[in-house]
Amino acid sequence: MNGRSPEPLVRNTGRRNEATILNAALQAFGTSGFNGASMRDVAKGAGTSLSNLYNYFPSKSKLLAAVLRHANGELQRRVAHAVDDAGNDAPSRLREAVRAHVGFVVDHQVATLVATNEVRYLDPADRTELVSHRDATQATFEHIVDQGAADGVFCTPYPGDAARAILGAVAAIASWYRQDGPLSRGQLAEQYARYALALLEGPLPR
Amino acid sequence: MNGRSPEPLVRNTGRRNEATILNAALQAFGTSGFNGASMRDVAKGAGTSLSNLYNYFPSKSKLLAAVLRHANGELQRRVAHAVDDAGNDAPSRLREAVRAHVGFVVDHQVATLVATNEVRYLDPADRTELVSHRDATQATFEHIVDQGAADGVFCTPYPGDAARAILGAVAAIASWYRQDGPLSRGQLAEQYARYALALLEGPLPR
DNA sequence: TGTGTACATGAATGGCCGTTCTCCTGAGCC
DNA sequence: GGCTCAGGAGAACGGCCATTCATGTACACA
Repeated sequence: MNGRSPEPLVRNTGRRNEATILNAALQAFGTSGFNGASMRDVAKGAGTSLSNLYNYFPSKSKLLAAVLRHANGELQRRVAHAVDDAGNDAPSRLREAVRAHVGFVVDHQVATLVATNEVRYLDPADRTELVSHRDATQATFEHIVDQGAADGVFCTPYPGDAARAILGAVAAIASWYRQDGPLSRGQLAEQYARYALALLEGPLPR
Repeated sequence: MNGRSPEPLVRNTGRRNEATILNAALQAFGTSGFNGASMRDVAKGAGTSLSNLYNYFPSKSKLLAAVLRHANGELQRRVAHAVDDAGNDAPSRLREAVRAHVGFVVDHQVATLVATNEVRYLDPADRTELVSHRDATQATFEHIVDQGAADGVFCTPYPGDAARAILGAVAAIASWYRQDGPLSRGQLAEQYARYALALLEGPLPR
């Protein structure tokens, strides 16, 4: 049951070909990097003409910004829902947040890689906006860590950087995970949830 | 005592300007990415002429390969020495390995970023070589984890991916650490060594 | 003194890139 | 029918890029 067809990141936007173009751009930027991929590549991938791209996005850089906004939004949505559905104690909340994050990384490996590697190519204004959105997601994790530290369930002497460490490990999954490898999506999420709790010196199941 | 002048990654190679060129290339690739940086940028950074670069390296791609070989070599050397100088038990060995790795990331942030983000732009042969070198460094960590698991000191039920998780967290430091921030190099290394031991569910000091 | 070799340079060359321009089509609406 | 407007296409333009070429200097060494 491992062979899910790779769900596109962007589904529907109201404009006829926008989603197709965004997904093609994601693929192109993921394969060759922002500077390595040309607008011609994106057009080819989207099955449209080079000039038509400019009917949707005013520049290559704004196209990247749009792709990253969709990726970030989807991640933020998944993590937020997971935390909302979890219990009130920090360990369960952290567990569900990590599981959701790992799920996103596995479902959208390319988007994760592009989001971490290509942000720097945005113009300053877009970069600032995107970084602040990313920081908001990170803050979700930091608040949970703070809560657990305050409650005394996370005993690490270094709670300040723990969220960053956890998120770094999770994001790195995107650079080695293979869908046809030995680990299922669920097993991987389970493992990393435990890694996170252990790193925080929190309560471990079993 | 935090303001160390950034030691260049490459020090001396026997050819007159090779080190200068390699360090300039590292800087250029780090700032703009492999495809975003031009050979003209590298030449300017090295204070030499565009065409002279080709007296040292046959192509831009081989130049990147040389940069990455130096970065990887330095990391591997530091980790190997640290492990050699450590005790024989897995926890001390892991602790020293992590401390050395964090030290490298802090001392050579740009090299770490380039090494993780730009490997994919090498031609296949160089990429294969570089990846196998990187895997060798990773294997050092994996062996320590295996040793600790066999000895019963690392109790994590998932020792198989733990090294990857730790290395992912450590590499991510390069994308947020600031020399003038609140954490010294040594404190950071200490923190991450503890994170690593905790993640493995190993013995914790104090 | 002559010869090879390492290092260095400025000027091409051919190609691709982002972007723009001009034009075309078809659907919705008066 | 006539108008608008979103969506679409091909051809061009100016610019930058990796690489090569022709040429020059200076030093080692026979």
